[in-house]
Formats: sequence, structure tokens, C-alpha cells
Amino acid sequence: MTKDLHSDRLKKLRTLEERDIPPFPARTLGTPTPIAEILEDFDRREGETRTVAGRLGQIRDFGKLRFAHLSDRTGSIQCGFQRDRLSKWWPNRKLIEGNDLVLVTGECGKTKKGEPTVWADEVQLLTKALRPAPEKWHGLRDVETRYRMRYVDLFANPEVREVFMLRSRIVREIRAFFDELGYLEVETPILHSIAGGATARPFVTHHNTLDIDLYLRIAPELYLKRLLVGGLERVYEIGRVFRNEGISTRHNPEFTMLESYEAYADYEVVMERVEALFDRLCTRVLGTSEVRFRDRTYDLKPPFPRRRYLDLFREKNDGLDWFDERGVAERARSLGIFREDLPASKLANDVFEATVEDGLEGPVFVIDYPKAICPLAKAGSEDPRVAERFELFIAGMELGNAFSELNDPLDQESRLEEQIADKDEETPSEVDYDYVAALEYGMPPAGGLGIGIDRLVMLLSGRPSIRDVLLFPLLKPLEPGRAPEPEEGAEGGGS
RNA sequence: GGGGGCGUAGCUCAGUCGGUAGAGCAACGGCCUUUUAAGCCGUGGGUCGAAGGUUCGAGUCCUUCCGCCCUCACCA
Repeated sequence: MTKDLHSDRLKKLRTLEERDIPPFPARTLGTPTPIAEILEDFDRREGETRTVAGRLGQIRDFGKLRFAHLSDRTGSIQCGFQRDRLSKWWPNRKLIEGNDLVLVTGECGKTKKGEPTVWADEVQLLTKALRPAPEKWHGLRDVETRYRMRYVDLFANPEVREVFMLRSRIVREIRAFFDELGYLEVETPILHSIAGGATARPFVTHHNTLDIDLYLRIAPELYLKRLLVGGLERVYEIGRVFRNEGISTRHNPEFTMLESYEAYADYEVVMERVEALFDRLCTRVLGTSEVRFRDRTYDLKPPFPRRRYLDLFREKNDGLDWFDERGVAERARSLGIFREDLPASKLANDVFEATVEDGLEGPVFVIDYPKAICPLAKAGSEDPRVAERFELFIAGMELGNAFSELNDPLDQESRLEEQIADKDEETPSEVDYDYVAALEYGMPPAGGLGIGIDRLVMLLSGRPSIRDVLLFPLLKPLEPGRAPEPEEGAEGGGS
């Protein structure tokens, strides 16, 4: 609790109550103007009376005059409090301090040094802050506190706010992009009875009334493609997916995925869409196609080069053929990543990841993946061993994954069944026969796309960790309890 | 899970060889009508992440635990 630590502020709270000044009033007595709007054309506003509201910064006190900056979501402006203008309020001035939320109405004018200032004629305390703000010029630095108390981070560090404003603009622009192409934005279930559409360990939950286990979705893919069967033809969804796996600078157990599906298109069309989308984000949101990320500069100007998966594999592995099982096993051993339990295709893909992926600075489309590692993609017309699939890599990060969607129900059924056969903890628990049934009704040929929104925002904002683009990244909860009392018979709850 | 680093006042950080717990900002009292990292005088503020150990004596050394960061593994 707050109690002892900031008892000064609690004392002020009581004094406010004694003086009938509500510390948390229900009504805001005025309509604040966004601060940026006032600053925009300040010279012309001089002499006008304006109302501003926001969080009070540090007060600079001169006895009969005090200054403090007031910040709202749009910016920050200086307020001047003079005894001669505020005779009624003046005796209460010390009850309002830095970090309180206030409403100030007064005349716009400049100080001797030319600083735009609202000279207060009326002041209303909107919310008494019982905790002080972090230190004024270093801000809040401690990463753990920043993530755990993001609400403080946001008001103490303006650049953090900017990241999330940028994130919002990016998402809005993505929506506009698909909307203009006639896509329908949809919402599909998050609770799945079969965790399909990707390979990942799911979170499990339970529905009490039905008494069944359900999974939080690991991908919306299979539901979106059902909608293609239903005739919606162009659909997209931006939503949270959940994977019960490790946490790192690039992974959070819940993250935001964009998936889109377009009938009568294939992965070539999708590559064009991705290029158009990046071009739009660069011009309309960033204003440049160059981004700085982890000490490197990337030019996101399309077109992006395309490299065949199998070619990249051969290049980085001394001409080794991906399908050469013995050679691949040997190579895996020399890399120290050999695993007896893996099917050949998975092992070969591990070799690909170990030798190729980190070097993919990009932007680059890696295209034409071996069919064996793409259970939901359609085989190419030229080489039946490869699937029409691409992944977009930038800065060694996988940003997008797309393919010409497999719509042959018989092929799909056997591939899903194969997947279950060499099952590990990450493969789906069972085959989604309802999805196969949907395909049996006829799904149009289609190009599908998945983009990790968080990683995209990382790249476009130049933030190296996914936690910097998530408002509330997952952290271990702090243990409120100390060690249990060492008396015997202390009841459980133990870990 | 492996390796490395970190945890000291509300915040940002010092703390030497093991010898009384420090600074700046914030807070509190005072002066000041043009500051904007305001200034000046004064005051208060600590479970040194937690527990145990070594020692006459531990923020400092040892052990265990908790949390965070980086990295590797994992993550098609």
C-alpha cells in the first residue's frame, strides 16, 4: 500500500477534504483544448483564454509566482500561476503538486523569455496523485519497473508513448490497405477445440458447462479458410494468438497476428500485396523507406528479392541437396543439432534454420519450401516436391509467412493425418475433420498471408525487443509472500 | 534449461581493502513575480531483493532462493 511511503501526499489529501476541495471530483469544469492545438499557432492566440488539462510537471516556485508544465496526450505547455490573478485559489497552491492532474483556464501569453504560457485564472484539481512521478530528467529507466508499471513508463517517457502511437497508426494503415482491396475484416473464435493452423504448444483451458478442454488459438488460419468456402472470398483478421512457448526478445506468449486470404490469388499475388503494403506503410506512416534496426539500416523499398529455399540451402551447405537424407543427417551432426527422433524433413529444416536464417538480413522473400514442411500449402506446378510458399525475412526475423492454399481435401486429409502420425508435443492433438469437410464443399484457390504485427512494429519503430512494442508484456508475477513460516503444520499453497 | 550481468532512498546512481548507509533529483520548512534540470538556507527519509552462513564486525565474502536484462537452446 501507499500508506507510509508518501504520507505527505496523504496529508495533503486530508487537508483538501477539510477545505472542501474534492481530490477526485466527478466533473471536469471546462472543456480542455488539446495542447498541441494551442501551441500550433500560439502567436495568434496571445490574449485568448484557453482551458488545458493534464498532468502537472515539476513546479518552479518563486513565492508569489510559480511555473509548471502541463502535459496531455498531445504535448506539453507551461502554466503560470500568479498570486494576483488567483487570489481565491492561492492559499491552496501547496496542496497541488507535481504529478497531480489539473485543469487550468487562463490567458495565453508569453514570458519574458518567449515561452508560450497559459496564465491561470482558474485552477481545478482533477485528480490528486498519491505517488510522485519518477525522477525528472532521467525518467524511469529500470526496465523491469517500466514493463511492470507501464502506466508510469507511458507518462514518464514520451518516446514510449510515441512507439504505441506508431503501432496504432501501423495497424490502422493495414486495415485501410485491406479494406480498400475489398477485404472483409472478420473475427473468428479464439477458443478452439482443436489447436490447428500452425505447429505450437497451445494454452489449455476448460469450459465448465460443456465440461470440455479448449485451446487458445495458435492461429486463426483454418477458420478464415472456412470463410473462403462460405464465399466471403477476401477476408482478414488482426488478432491475438497464443503459443505456450519460450519468451525472448522476439517471442511473447500472446502476440498479434494479421492473417489474410484472397480467393483466386496465389502466393505470387500475395508477394505483390506484401510489397504494396510495406510501400504504403513506409510512405504514409514512416515517411521513409529506410529503417534503423539493431545497428543496421534496412531499405524497405519494394520489390524485395526472391530466393529459393532449396538454393539457399545448397549455398550454405556446400551444395548439399535438401532431400539427401544421409547427407543432411551428417550435416546436422557436424552442426551439433542432430536429433534421432525427428523425421528427415524436420531435421533438414533445422539445418536450414541453423545455416541460413540468421544471415537473412533482407528484406527477402524466401520462396518454394519443401512440401513436407508445409502441410497447408499447395504444391507448385513445376516441382511437385516444393510448395508454393514464401516467408518474408528482414533483419534475420521472420515477419511473414504465406502460401497458395492447399484446397484439395483428400490431399489435405492425408497430410494432416501424417502430421499426427509423427507427433510431438507441438503437433495438433487430432485431425480437424470438419476443416477437411469444408474443403470437400470446395474452397476456391487462394493466397493466404500471415504477418506478425509485433515484429513489424519492432522493425518500423527500431525497437530491438518485442517487449518494447507490447503495452503489457508477460512477466512473472511478483511473489507477494515471503517464505512460508517455518512452523510445522503450516498449510499448503506451497509451490 | 545452460552461460553472463544486474537488484542500495520515491527516481537516477555512487559505495574503495570487510569497519558508523552516500549524492543528485523528488519530499518537508523557509526566502524569492519570469523560471523552464530555476537558485539559496535548513530538515527528514533505507528490510542494501529474500533467507541462511563465515566473521569481533557483511551493502561488500560464501550458499540457496526470488525477480529482471542479455545470450544460447527451444520457438516449422
